[in-house]
Order: sequence, then C-alpha cells, then structure tokens
Amino acid sequence: MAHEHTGEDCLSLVTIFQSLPEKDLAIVADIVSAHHFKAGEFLYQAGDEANALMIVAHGQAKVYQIAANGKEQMLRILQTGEFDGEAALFSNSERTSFAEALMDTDVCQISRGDFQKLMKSSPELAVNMVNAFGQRITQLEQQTTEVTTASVESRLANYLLETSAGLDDARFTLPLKKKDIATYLGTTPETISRKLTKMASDNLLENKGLQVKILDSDGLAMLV
Amino acid sequence: MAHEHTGEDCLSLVTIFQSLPEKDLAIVADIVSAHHFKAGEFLYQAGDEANALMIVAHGQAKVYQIAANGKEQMLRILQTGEFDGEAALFSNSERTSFAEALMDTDVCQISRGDFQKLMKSSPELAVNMVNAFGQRITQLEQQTTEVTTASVESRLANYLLETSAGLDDARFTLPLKKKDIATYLGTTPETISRKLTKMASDNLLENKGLQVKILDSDGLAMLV
DNA sequence: CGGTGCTTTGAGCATGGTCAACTAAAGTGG
DNA sequence: CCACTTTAGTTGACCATGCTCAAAGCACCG
Repeated sequence: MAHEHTGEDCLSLVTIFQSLPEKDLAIVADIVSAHHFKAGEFLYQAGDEANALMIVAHGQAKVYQIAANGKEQMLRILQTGEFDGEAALFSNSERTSFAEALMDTDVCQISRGDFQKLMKSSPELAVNMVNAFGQRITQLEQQTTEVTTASVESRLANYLLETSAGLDDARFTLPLKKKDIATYLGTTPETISRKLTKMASDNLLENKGLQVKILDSDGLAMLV
Repeated sequence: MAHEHTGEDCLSLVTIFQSLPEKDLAIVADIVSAHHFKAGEFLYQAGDEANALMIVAHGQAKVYQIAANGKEQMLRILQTGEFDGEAALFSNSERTSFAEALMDTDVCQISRGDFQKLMKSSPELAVNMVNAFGQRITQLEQQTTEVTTASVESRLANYLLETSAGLDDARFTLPLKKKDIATYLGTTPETISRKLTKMASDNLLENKGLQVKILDSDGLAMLV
C-alpha cells in the first residue's frame, strides 16, 4: 500500500499533537485509524452521524454546506495537517456539511469516545485543541465579515493575493476549480470569470485557464 | 454595590464551569475579576491587547467587526452566561472586533495566563471549552452559509422565527434595535424597514416600533 | 472521437444598496 | 414639564452589482 506511514504522519504533521509528551503520543498512535479516499469521494456527508475527528494526513478536501435553496457554500479547504472535528465532539450530533476529497487523500480518524478520553487524560492536547478552535473561530468571523461587507471584486482580489502569498510566487496555478472558488467566495462561476477578465484587461494580472500571473499586486490590493 | 454576587454568578451561570469538581471551582472563584459596564461602554475594542477571557455574568453585549470599507458586521450577541474568548487565548494577539454593552452589564474576566494554567490543571474545563468552541464554530458556519446564500427576506424571516421561538411567544419585543438587526443580517436598516412593511402588508405579522406579533408563522417559514 | 463537466460570454433583470428628506422617539438640561 | 438636540426609523427615487438562463467553446478522459 502506498501510504503505510499514515499513522505517523498524523502525529508528526498535526499541530494539535505537537509538543505532546511521549506517553500521550503513544496512546494517540494506538487509537487512530487510517483511511484512504480517492478524488471525488466523500469523507462524510450531511446527515451522517458525527462520531469521529478527521485529520488530513495527506491530500486536500473541500468542506461545504448546502443551503435550503440548494446553493453550495464552501466553508473551508482542509489541507494536509488540518483537521475537521467541531461537530464530532458533542454526542448525538449529525454532520451538517459535506467533505469531499479533491485529490487522493489519506485521513486519520479518532472516534469521539477515544478523543474525549484522550483530552481528559492529556491537558496539553485539550489546550492545543482550544487554541486550534480559537483560531478557526477568528478566521470564520473574518470570512463572515468579508463575505457580507466586501464586493465580489474585492473578495476575489483578496483571495488571489492570499493564494499567491501562500505559494510565494506571482505566477501560480489556482488550487481550486473556478466553480469552487465561486462557492468559496459566495458567488457564481460566471461572476468569477467576468471579474478575472476585467482584472486582466486592467493589466492587473494574466489569466489562462487556472494559470494566473499577478502583474500588479498593488493594484489588486487597491481593490480590497 | 448592586452586584456583589458577580463572581458567584460567573461560576453558576456559565456552562463551561458546570460539572467542574469543587477544587477547580474554588480556584476559578479566586482568579476571576468582576467589572461593570454601563450601556454603550466597550468591553474591548479592535486593537486592544487580547489578554482576557470575558464572561457576561449579567446583561448583554454586541460583538461586531468593522470591515475595510467601514461597514459593520455583527458577529454575535453575548447573552448572560456566554463568554467571548477565542482571540484571548493565543499570545500576543490583538482584538479584531468590538464588544459594546447594550445595557448595564457585569463581566467576569480571567487573564490569559491564569486561564491557560487552569485548563492545564483541569481537563474537564478544557474539554468543556473545546465543546463550547465547537458549537460556536458550527453556528458560525451556518451564519456564513445563510448570509451568503439566502435573500434578506429569508434571513429576516428566519431571524424573526428564531427570536419568537426563543421567547416562546408570537408577540414580542425585538431584542435589538433595527439598525443592529440590519448589521447582524448583513444588510441595511432601510431594507429591514421595507421588508417588515412588506411582511405586514402580506399579513404575516404586525409591527409597531420594536413590537412584533407574528400572525402567520407558516407563511414566514415559507420564505426561509 | 464523443462524452461529461468546466468555463466563457451575452442579454436581461431582481435584489438590495445609496442618498436624501422627513418623521418619530428618546434623551438632556433649563 | 417643555423646548432642544440627537438618534432611530421610514419612505421614495435611483441605480449598481451581480444573479439567472441560455448558448457556445474547451479540455480532459475513457
């Protein structure tokens, strides 16, 4: 099998397990179970029982909700080393979102029961979780604010700048399909397409397919 | 002073302190400090150092952000027994939001250092925190989804139904000024005003000032 | 090749934001 | 208790943003 080392990956990659004492790491290694998902498969779906914390050991997954009117809203992209769990931690809760692998993805799972036990026996882990959740809350608050107060153009400019900063290069391939970028930014693929065309005609960037080259990052920043 | 019992209130009211062993409660009681804020005063402001967890022992406060373009976005209303803390838990972070008392409000504070120590010595507390944050994340994800996918009319209908359900009465006084409802729903006071007028003319409700009486909750639910 | 899904482009239009003027309600101070 | 100031809410006219629907162009994959 391709990813025999998945269990170790979870321990070494994931920030919530960092700085844990040896004894705790040993316990964690014991209770994680590894799963592999092919691109397009669901890690979970709305309505599933939320009974496990899921850690992406390798790969990428999109987490999104479907609103009453059928529209998708992207909540986040789970990258290698990140985890999804908030809902998994209370008893009797159902998933309200979907998590879909964007590429072949390895996932480590810890059941709710095991994880709750683990937190009680390892204060360091619990504190790490609180910190991780705290950061997620701050980020979600910003996402909410941005999505309701800023124009699509502004949000897109911001997204491009953040993406290029993360990749450390003015020339890059968009990490998501435009369709997904659209639901992430709370808009439609058509609008994304139009705004990119406009930005290109304003000489802010070049765009061919998913290839983007930022020409004028100051100009983009002006739009934010 | 009117609220001598503030310290105890924090312990008894707040879910994160529930089901803690006696010894931990004693420690908590020791390290909380009580503050009083008059209506309109700020519990904290953007730019302040985020160095304490704040628990509302009695009263109500609104937490909101101001976007780059100057627009407000309401993030939440802190009710009696609720707390605000995510940002306070990492070192060297600044507040990114404002918290303003909506009425005379008693607040218990615990400093970051004390709280981190406390979590390490009390796994129960840390687990409670993780659960509380988890629920907050779920709620924020729903807020983000709703605000980007549903129409203002739908969001307002939903807000009214939730509010009346919480108060358990079809006839009630809006708990916020319409201005604040507007920023909470990510819209403007004008639009709130118009939509309420429309709903009234559709015989879904009666509305005079902040008094609302829901006449047709099924009809409202149809809008959601 | 012939799908299947993604993207682009166009035309039309609905939603809701802006600005401005006015009314209503809620302090404030003599 | 009444004028005065301030804040909140309402209403109208206008208009920009961005969504919808439809059609056509691409790209990747079996």
